Amino acid sequence: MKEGPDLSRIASLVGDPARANMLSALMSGAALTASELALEGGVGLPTASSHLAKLSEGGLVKVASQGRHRYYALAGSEVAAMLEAISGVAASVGPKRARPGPRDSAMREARVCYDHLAGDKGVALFDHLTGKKLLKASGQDAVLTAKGREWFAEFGVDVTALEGKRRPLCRACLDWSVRRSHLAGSLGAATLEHMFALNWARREADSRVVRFTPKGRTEFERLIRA
Amino acid sequence: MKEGPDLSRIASLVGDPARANMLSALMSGAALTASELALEGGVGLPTASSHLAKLSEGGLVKVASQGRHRYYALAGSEVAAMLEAISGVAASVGPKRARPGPRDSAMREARVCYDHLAGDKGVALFDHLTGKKLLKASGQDAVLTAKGREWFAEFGVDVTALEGKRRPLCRACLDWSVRRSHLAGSLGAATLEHMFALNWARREADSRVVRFTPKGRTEFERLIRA
DNA sequence: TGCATGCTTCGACTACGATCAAATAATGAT
DNA sequence: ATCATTATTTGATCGTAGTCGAAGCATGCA
Repeated sequence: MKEGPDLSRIASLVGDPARANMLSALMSGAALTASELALEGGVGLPTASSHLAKLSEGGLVKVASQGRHRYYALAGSEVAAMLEAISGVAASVGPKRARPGPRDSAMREARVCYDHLAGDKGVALFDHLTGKKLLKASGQDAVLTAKGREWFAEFGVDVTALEGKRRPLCRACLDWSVRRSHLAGSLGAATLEHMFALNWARREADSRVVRFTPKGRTEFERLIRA
Repeated sequence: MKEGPDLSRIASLVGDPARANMLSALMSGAALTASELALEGGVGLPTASSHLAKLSEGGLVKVASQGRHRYYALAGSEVAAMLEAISGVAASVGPKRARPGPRDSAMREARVCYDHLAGDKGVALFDHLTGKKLLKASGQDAVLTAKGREWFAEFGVDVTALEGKRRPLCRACLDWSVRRSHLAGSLGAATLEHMFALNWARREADSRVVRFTPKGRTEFERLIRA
């Protein structure tokens, strides 16, 4: 006993409903204020503040003070990946959470995971990339092939610009709804951003749901069929 | 709020130190009795029993009654993967858990993860497989190439026999110490088993540590250099 | 049948953590 | 300056979950 890292310390942080809801909200990638998170968590401001202090102390979120606001965000994509992993188990062994509402099916189709695209659409893109040998994935790591660079250039994402950053270009992130991988990392983020810019899709207010426009839907299909 | 599966339900199960220790112990892949787990958890028998009931209720472990013993085991490799993911975060943001003892470095080199090989050695094997195009991995999924089948046949693992089972042949499992993937699934299990049979390594008592023999070490090196 | 072993259930105790109201601090707007 | 907004701190309350001793069930063995 007492081998390896301390699981319970981290898990118990996620184990409180209020904190779990806050973290879920932060999975959208956005940085939220303490009062917004209080709302998400369904608790009062003092309580939320106390929770956020714990999450921060525990290293799951990071905070940035801006004026009289304090913006909280997930500490990193690792934390996001862990939350997705837990979601996966929760979804598979869970008590079949009521009936899957329309919100739920929209979430399954396309949603934001931290800052990149998840859900069916995210997985479909990832599959296309690996299938066409544009991306070579091994576990959580992934590297872009020469053909892949061209593909993204044509799509309109400047890969070279992304490589300068500290953040890894490509990562594979496990999807809780589909149980397969989708593209994460700075490239994943840039791709989603570009889709927004192209007006292929937009974020639904106060939700992780990504709603595709009719045009976006056809264009996306073409993109991953080609 | 209240989108997606119920994170906190699962996380709070892992969030108790006694339960976390039990689950850690079960990461060795072995099925343990309630009394053994009570020991691992550092609690009395009644307490352990109550914890195990919760874990079972929550779907994280499964139980098999055999005579007057009740054997508990992880419910599946998904649960194991989740635990590794949490371990990863705990290790990276954790309070730098004292000094890494000798036990710890042995764990990092080679250990059992559920029923397959993890640690440096596990990752090295996985890297070799993907590098030589013996295995094509995309996220958590992985498929063996034709060349890969030959490779395993030569090594001494009967791949076709494994394919009959319900369990997926190849999976990629994220390693908490190295933060990269290693080979899971029935093939991963069979591979580790065969290494034990070849006397390349043996399990350390009451631990997840896998101790390589001198012969095993050289043979393993040759295997992944070739 | 009787006894030992392995585990679970019951009951009672305890402690920790979640919660909020009220007070305090920090910043922005007027 | 003064007030409004946003957030943290303090202090007190309350529930719940973890804990174990003792009793209750099973199963296996003699």
